[in-house]
Amino acid sequence: MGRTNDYYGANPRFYVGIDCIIFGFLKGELSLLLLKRDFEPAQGQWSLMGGFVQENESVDNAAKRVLAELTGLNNVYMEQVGTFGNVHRDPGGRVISVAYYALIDIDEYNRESVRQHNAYWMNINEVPPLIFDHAEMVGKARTLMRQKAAAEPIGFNLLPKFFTLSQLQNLYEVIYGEPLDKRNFRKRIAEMNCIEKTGMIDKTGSKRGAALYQFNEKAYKESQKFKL
Amino acid sequence: MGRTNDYYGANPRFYVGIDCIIFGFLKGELSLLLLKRDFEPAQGQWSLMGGFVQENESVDNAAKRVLAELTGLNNVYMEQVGTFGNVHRDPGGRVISVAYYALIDIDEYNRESVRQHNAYWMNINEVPPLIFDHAEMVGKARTLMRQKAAAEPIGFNLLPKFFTLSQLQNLYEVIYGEPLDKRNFRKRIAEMNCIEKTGMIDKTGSKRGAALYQFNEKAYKESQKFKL
DNA sequence: TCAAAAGTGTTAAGTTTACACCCATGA
DNA sequence: TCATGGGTGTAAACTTAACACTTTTGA
Repeated sequence: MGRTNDYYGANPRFYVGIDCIIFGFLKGELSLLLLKRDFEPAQGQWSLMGGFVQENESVDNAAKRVLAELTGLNNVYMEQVGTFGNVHRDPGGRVISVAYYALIDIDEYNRESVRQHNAYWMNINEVPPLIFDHAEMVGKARTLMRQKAAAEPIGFNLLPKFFTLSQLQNLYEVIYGEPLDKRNFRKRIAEMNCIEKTGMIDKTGSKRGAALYQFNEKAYKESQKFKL
Repeated sequence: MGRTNDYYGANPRFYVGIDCIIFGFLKGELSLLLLKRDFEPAQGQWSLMGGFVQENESVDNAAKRVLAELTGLNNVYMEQVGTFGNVHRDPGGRVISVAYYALIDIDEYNRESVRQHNAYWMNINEVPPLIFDHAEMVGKARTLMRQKAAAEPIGFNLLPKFFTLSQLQNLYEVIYGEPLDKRNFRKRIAEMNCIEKTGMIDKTGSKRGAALYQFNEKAYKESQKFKL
């Protein structure tokens, strides 16, 4: 089923871009997947992964497509950051761009695809200068992600399926940008009823071994029902 | 200075709409300014005030223009709510729409302009069915506004320049949707150093009369400096 | 004189933070 | 045997919530 009417012909139309702020948790640091552009415009400079909305897709689906194009991943946690629409934000033409952030499991993405796009993981505290208004997008994405992580358990999207509590704490420390108290952290985790011990032990991180946990989405949703 | 290049010619272009969720504080209730549409598409139905982004303006400025077109107001507090881009969200044609909410002082808007647009204030708890995805926009706007109001003093934008503490409390009660304790509320206000007594007395709301206060933006910004 | 809104502090409950030691194991 | 990360509870500090009466004045 195509377009049925067009009441709006007197108005101008615009390219609508997508820009992805792709978060990963790499070597104990929060990182972004950034492109060293080997194409125009702004060849040779750093940017976010981007693309354009197409006729037959929603803006949200365009964002998923653009993310999948770089990472090979589907079913990724994504949130809209906002729309950036200054007239001259992109010297290559008038583009209104919708930014999304994505949280991906660093173990899962397609390394070959990333290599082909000339993309690299950069520590979030050492991000190079970015083209256009991409630094502003990153800043806003980081703020939103932090707020969301404080309110809902979204951090798991950055971890492998099974993780230790130390890994989880380390992750939240880099998200908040400050150290957390181990006992207080574990107390809070225990109070949530969505993080369950698997019985498995991870021996790679310590001699003693640490219990592996997993996020139980169903239990989380159950527990939310009682919050009015 | 116009467009310099166009690297993006292979991509489709879209109408980019603006929709405004206009909050007002009317008769002690949080209200929305809604259009009873006397034009197509969806004539006869209720909708948000809308418009289209034009070539020579940023998306944010388009939102300001659309708001001013209905209310006659400039320099209004506005926040972007998000971008709504489902393929068939608008049966009148493919439109990607950016929603903004605005907080306006109910004493200040242009009544004649509102009348000409066939717009009416509706209690936020008695909003009629709205066209397209406008109800979703309203829901998201209300959530965002509540969150913002909890973090920053934005409520003043809904009040006249001078207001009593009872009016302010009433406002926050309708924003949060729950009653607040008078003494705790006033204690919190006193702790902020941005709400100052003017010396004037309002006698319209009570026999005894209530002190009129005003928001001091400068004092607010000063106090923010010390929050890291 | 009384109805109606304005104004004013204290205490209990709950939440958050600070803090230190033993355990298990591989090297 | 010892260095390394894993695992555990309690008390103080702080924040939030609950609560009731006096004041002023126009009708």
